[in-house]
Amino acid sequence: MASPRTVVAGAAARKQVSRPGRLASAPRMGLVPAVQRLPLDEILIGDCIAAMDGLPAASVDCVFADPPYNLQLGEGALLRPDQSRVDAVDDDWDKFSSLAQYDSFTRAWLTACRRVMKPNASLWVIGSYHNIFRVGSALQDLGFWILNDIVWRKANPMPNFRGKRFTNAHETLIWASRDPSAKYTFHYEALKGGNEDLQMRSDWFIPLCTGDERLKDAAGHKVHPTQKPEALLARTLLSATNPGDVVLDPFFGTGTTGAVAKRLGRRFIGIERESVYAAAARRRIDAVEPLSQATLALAPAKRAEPRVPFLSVIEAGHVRAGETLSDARGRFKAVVRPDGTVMVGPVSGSIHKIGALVQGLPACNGWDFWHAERNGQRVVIDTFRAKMRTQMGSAA
Amino acid sequence: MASPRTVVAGAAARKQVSRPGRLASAPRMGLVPAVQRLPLDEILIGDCIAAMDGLPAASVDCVFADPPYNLQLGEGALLRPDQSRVDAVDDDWDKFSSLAQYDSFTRAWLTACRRVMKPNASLWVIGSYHNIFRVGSALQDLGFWILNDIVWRKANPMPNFRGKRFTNAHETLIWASRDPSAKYTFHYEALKGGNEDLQMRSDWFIPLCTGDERLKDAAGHKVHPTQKPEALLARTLLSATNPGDVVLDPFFGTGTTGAVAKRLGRRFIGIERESVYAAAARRRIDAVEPLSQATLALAPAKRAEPRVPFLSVIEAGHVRAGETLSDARGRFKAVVRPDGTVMVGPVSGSIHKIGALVQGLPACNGWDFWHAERNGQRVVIDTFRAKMRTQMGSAA
DNA sequence: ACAGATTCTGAATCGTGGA
DNA sequence: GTCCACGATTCAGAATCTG
Repeated sequence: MASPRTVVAGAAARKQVSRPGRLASAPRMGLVPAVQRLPLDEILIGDCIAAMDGLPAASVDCVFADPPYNLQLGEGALLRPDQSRVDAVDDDWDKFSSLAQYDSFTRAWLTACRRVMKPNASLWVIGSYHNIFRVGSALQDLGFWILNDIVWRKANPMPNFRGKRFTNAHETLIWASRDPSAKYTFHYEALKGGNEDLQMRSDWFIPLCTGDERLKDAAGHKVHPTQKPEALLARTLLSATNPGDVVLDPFFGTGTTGAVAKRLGRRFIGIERESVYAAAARRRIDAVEPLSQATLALAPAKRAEPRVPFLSVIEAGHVRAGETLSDARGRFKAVVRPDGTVMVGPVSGSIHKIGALVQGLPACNGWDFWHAERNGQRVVIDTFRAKMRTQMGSAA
Repeated sequence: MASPRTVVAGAAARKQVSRPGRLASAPRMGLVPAVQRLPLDEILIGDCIAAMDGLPAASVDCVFADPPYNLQLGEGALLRPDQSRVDAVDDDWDKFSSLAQYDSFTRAWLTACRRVMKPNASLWVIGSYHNIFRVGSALQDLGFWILNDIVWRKANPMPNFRGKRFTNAHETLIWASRDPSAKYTFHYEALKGGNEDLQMRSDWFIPLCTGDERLKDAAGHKVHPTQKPEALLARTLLSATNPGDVVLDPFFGTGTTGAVAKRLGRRFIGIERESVYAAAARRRIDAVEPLSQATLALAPAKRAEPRVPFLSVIEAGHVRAGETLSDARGRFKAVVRPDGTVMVGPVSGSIHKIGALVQGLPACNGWDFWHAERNGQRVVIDTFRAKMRTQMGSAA
């Protein structure tokens, strides 16, 4: 439950912003005590540290945080070459009296995040050079384990009007697990497939949030000064969460995390101090149409494929006991034994171990190394495993 | 003068490595007392903190530092999929017992740098996510003023062999002035001219240091595990120093900073703990031919066409997740998934892989094969990629 | 000599599950 | 907790080898 200083969006206005049929009213586990029930797909209004302290420990799968950047802008307004005024971030929530105060704030919210994270959860934080070094250091000090730093390269950054520095054309995200030993979620195969079969790199090229996506008020002014593009959130959530996972955003703002989570079939918990932002977020999220389950299902990771013992390949008759296997060029030979091991001279062992042995290597994937002769052609034995998996597929 | 624990490269071997006609014997200011004379274009061998403490205060115009990254690699060797062994950085100079020890080392050398920097000097530090947050925080704590963080995007990074993270495809440089009020050097116009009249951005695309540029010993092994590309140093020195300026590099290694400084008509002071590296640096720098004053201009960088992942096309909204693609004649259909893969029946994969699959071909260019319907017309998806490339402009 | 094929390598915090 | 078997995993560019 939320702490006394925290209310669910939007308190008095709850009837408008929190629909009766929302998912939060259907907790996934009926046995969870009421006091521990997660406010799923809800927006808590209040201080994020107090709100997180009111959540049960080890309850969320992922955190996405876009904290204040502590920009420390000068007093005077920045003018463009045409003398128009740059609409800078000068809100009170970005005012800190010192680096020490910012550090202490950073440690406090990161500590609160760490408590509510499941052991295998991971956390994303976005920032610029003003604050990201403080955040990264705090993360490491608190025991988080950095997995990557990711560079969001902006397609259309604001130019440096004074010509005094390089165009600040990127922001940095840190992706970290709760502990060095955590078994975090990472959809390697899916990301690779979406990148034309190349590994996804640590530098992402994504446009700013503009146009229809940018929330505007009645007067046409942007509702929030630092609204992030949905594409950025989509890539983070697709890579590091599963459908149904709970994503916590302690600096919810206008709810990009919630909108993307809903669209991608994830659950969210948002925390936001300003009720104006929370109300805008609620309206925005309510209008989001989730993608169908079928569209959403991620490409199965290779390692999730059913394990086929080499013995089963023999039992199925694809390879015969007593048959001789060789490598691709026919330099090495091994005899298949009925128990699923192979034999070279007096030595026998698994297809992997013997493959490594004959090559003098520390390790070897025997499935890709050994070949059988079929119709005068050498056929890699992984072919037989693939055949068996196809047959198993319909059952699984 | 250098401290007692510091010797000029290479001490006994000075006759070979330090030529009589070297620039160091002609200080620019005759009034500087002998004891305060700068060891210009020399390499000091020894601990960098002691060596810097032996230099006069406020005497250098720029610092470039490539400190140990504190990688904290695990015990076991990392093997590639082909079982070859990755030649990791496991040198003693990158071993620190704790984060606290690394922090104290970082503060010490940064403090020493700050003392020898002229009031308007600026400093560059390069690092990876392992150390850059410690460095950035220390910089801010010591009173430096961060001007930019720069991302060095590697053209040819090492892949992530285990498929457990994003390919670590960049390193970060921090550019900072000694004080918030410093009037630092920045050659805005020159950089813009070399960038087709667009402001130089904070993300730089530069290949690794390989080939003839990479120093090798007699056995053909790399002399230094982390030699930086000269292109990287050239861009930093061209942007933030003037000809004749003094550049200090406290972690000189094999002297990339010195080689580039000499070529670009800057003076250097190198400090290096390992005499083997220092000797290699001396030989390398002696072979460098300086450019004529007239030639000192920024060469426009060549750029390949930027690669656009299909996922980015979806993120940009040109194609919608859940939408159906077809081939030119409408014989085959595939559904777009939010992660950038496409799906035919139960099978999913990249646009290329699935294009090949449905046609029964070994390969297929998905960009030319798949079409989306727009206004009753089939539009090949390469159209959307071309659109995005126009927007990306010089961003490759 | 030259084109094409093959090999090599780069700052790396790089596994999982059962006994 | 530890130990061990199993087995999954790479991209671009340059260097080197082959025909």
